[in-house]
Amino acid sequence: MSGNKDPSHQDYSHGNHGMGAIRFPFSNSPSIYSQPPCNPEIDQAIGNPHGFDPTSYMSFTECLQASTGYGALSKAFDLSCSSSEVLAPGDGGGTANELVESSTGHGGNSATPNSSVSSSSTEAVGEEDSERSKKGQQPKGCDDGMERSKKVTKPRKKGEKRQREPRFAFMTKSEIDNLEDGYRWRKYGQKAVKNSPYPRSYYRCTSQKCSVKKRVERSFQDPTTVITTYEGVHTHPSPATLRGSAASMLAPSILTPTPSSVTNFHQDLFMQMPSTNFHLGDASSVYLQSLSHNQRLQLPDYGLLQDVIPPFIRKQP
DNA sequence: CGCGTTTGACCCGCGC
DNA sequence: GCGCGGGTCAAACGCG
Repeated sequence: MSGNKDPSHQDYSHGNHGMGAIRFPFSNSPSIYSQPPCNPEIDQAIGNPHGFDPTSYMSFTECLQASTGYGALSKAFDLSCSSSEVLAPGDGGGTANELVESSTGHGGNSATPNSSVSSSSTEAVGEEDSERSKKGQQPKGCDDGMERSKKVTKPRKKGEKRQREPRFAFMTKSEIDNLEDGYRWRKYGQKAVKNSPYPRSYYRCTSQKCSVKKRVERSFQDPTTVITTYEGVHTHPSPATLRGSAASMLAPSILTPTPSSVTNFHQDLFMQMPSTNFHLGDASSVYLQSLSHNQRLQLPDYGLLQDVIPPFIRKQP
């Protein structure tokens, strides 16, 4: 069941080179997060009822290549993720869970407010590493009888809660699920999503030492919207960068993700789309009214954000 | 042949 | 304790 490809869930696989112009700005469709407890506020915010300037969107490639860095990007967002505040929990409680995954653990992340880039993210990376070593190290073919049924018996440490990497998610208007971001991803799973006709795909960065994962799913409310959730921080430059693609333009920022470079990078990123309804979901999303009333930015809040978002864009609701 | 996807089973956390 | 749902594993398979 979960296996069947949805018509909408095309086989984009690794290539998707031809990912067309993905509209970053969210159009007027109700891009609701597909998870059960939807946060009405998020819906609202994403909704962009006023539409957007159709001329003002950049291709996702541009943007993502620009961002190469999910490493950098997420790094920045990690920080904000670690912030404990969540956008209006409201009654749903769960509030767009995916977008809102604080990952660092419920309530455990009081520390690390918005200060340094290194702190929370590096920590998280370490955890991920250990987690990986727990499972990943398995010699590929469990030498014994390869019965699928008994195979997946992994001694996972009990009592130790699975630590999740900081995540950040964003929604994009795209027909393609797997958005090109300069990194190579290997799909390792697909699951049907409850309450959604669209499956969720799980990808892992193919780089050996890199444990970044991403989940891609399509909003069932608005099938044109793809929700991508990144987990972790890339420990390596983007292959695209190495190939000297357009992404290389930002390579310096990515390769040396110092707080300042990240900041600069983000500034660039956002500055490039001053009139875009760029949206980034996150645990601590905050909605920013930007230049004009109908342009809305949803960005992770706190910490870096403050550095990232040019002051003139920032504006408290 | 290498790499990536597919896919069903398993593990784990959480809510009831 | 049980069931559900999310997340992961890895053999099988497909493709270049």
